[in-house]
Amino acid sequence: MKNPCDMKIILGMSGGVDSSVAALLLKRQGFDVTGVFMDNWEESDGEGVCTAAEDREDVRRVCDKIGIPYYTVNFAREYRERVFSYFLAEYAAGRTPNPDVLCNCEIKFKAFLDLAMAVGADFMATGHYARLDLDKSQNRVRLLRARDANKDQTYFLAGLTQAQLERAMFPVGTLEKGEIRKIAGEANLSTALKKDSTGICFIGERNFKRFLMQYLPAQPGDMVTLEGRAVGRHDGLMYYTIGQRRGLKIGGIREGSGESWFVVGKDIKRNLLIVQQGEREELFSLGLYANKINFIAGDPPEKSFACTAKFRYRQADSPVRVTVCGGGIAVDFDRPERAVTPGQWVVLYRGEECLGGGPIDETRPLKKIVLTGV
RNA sequence: UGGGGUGUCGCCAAGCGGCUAAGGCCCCGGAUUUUGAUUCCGGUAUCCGCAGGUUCGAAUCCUGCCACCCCAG
Repeated sequence: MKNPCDMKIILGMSGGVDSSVAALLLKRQGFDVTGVFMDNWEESDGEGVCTAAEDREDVRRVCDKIGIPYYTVNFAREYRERVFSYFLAEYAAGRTPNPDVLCNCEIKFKAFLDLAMAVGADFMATGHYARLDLDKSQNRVRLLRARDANKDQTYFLAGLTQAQLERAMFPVGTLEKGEIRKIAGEANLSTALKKDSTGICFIGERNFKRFLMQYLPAQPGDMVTLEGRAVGRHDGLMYYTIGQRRGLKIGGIREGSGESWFVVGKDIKRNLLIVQQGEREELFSLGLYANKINFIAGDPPEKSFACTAKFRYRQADSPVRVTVCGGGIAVDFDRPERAVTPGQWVVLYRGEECLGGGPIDETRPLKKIVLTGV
């Protein structure tokens, strides 16, 4: 084992508190830390608030304060080619992709990791809320949930492999968000009180629909009920996701129940958005199929096993049974699940350990959607 | 231009002579959130198709007009 001061660590810094504190912690532990800001999106319109420049400035301030070198790298081309193109293709196919999972697989833990290794780093680090555990008996790394269950980000890391995790460090994974802010405050880091960022990583917080419209032209059509009654118009199927309520602009209708309307399906062929008043059986499913699954350990624990799963980020875990078939899995839910959506990831957990996951391809509905009268 | 019915917030919809005109949906604002989804808070008609009248007092009663719907022609 090398001395910490001989261990070179390249830390991905976003300009937020978490990676700022990660830098501070690594520095205090004596590592040879370098902060790197990733500039992965190039504004094509002047519309979105360009927070990237501010974020980079925050990285600079924090690194100066801590006394570590910092650099900026640009992976815009890689992001566009490996993440954004997939993102658009998925939307065009009527699915709801999760670009941030892919961003971790392709950019932060591939392009960035490769760069770190190329400059002679021993490890790369990020400000993700997650923990790693070396299982010596099996000689493998386990990905564990963050100590702060509320901020856990293992969902976004479920696509990573042993080769990637072996070289990763998550310095803030053992801390609570409150502690992070406290540490940042005590160290006088400029990001101590900075609001947590939301939105798609790199693309940031902006009018999502308008953003998508720049790349996928609107194709308006009808919103219909299961009985084929037209109750509104949609701007294009790609702007909606299963289970969505807001933005449908459907008020009360005669003989209606007075409940809210939800998206329950899409008829791509006829360009129809299928909606339903209230949350009924059609919104729930009993299972799903994911054709491409990544098991962090390299292999599934068994051919068939019980565990828990999330179908969207920040959902509570649901008990499920998994059956491996080929490179994919069939998942059976113990209880019907609401709005399980193709394109989103199913991520499996066993206790604290994240086993892996993959994009959802198909669901097994509680009640099949049959359009009549159209 | 015979008969009947209806007109209350963007949409449904309570109210049928007396507190500052329910409620739901949509919408807007905020909280939560590295997927603008979900969820959670908060906000939104001084005014009831229009104009008169009756009354201490009307969205609620009366008269006229206008609009829409249905039946009959």
